Amino acid sequence: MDICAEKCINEKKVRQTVKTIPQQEDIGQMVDIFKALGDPSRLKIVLALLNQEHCVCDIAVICGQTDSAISHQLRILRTMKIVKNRREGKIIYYSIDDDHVISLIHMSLDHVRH
Amino acid sequence: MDICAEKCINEKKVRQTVKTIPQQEDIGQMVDIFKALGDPSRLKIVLALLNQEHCVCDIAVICGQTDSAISHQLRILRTMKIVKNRREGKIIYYSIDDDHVISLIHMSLDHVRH
DNA sequence: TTAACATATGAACAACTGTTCAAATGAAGA
DNA sequence: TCTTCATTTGAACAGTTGTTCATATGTTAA
Repeated sequence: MDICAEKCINEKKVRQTVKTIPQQEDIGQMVDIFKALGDPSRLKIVLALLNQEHCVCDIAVICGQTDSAISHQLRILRTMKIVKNRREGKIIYYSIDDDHVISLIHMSLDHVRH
Repeated sequence: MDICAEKCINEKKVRQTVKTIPQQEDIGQMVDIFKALGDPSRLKIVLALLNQEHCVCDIAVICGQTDSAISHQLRILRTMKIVKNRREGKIIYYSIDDDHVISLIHMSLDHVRH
């Protein structure tokens, strides 16, 4: 591995830090979580479900958006295993399925409020 | 406020949850942080600076990207007060400027690894 | 002052993302 | 069965975002 053949200024520091960087795959997964929460619609959905489970059309009312828009976002959150759902007749209830995400949100709330 | 004139299914639950949702402004700030970390280039920069301060061109080497691309991203991170910089002659050193962000990253690393 | 270098900036472009609209499922009750 | 209702899905469109390239700052040393 020839890091920094001629470009970098402090080769020793670069080598030190490179060793500490997580694997590409881990970085990708971290990015995915942050990206999932980095959209107002999705964050608001997750914040709503933080309180209790809700069906799609109630989430739509809470978030002030279309059922369809909410459903699209829920699919993304479901794919990422951030939320799960259960059916009760015609109605499908969504809830949070990831404790780490709950912690992340509480921590970011602290950040915003201090 | 007429939440849910006819659309929603469980009006009581909707009202309960609406009360718990943070203000729009707080949500916006939370989204901004998550969005900032929700990009591979920026997250990698922050991960690098987590270890120690670095100059722009060393970050570029660490991240395998152009000086210019790194500089653009650093501007975003600087604007958000996630990183700060200090000048030493021609060289500008960047470092993390936000402890909450450090916590968020550690928590997401835990998430990925368990 | 000039040359060399580290960093920053602006415009342009491609790629990605979220919402909308229309239509399709699939479950419950008539 | 047919109808109604909650939810899902797909295509299309607009808006956003990250990178690239060329150029501009601003600092140091000659």
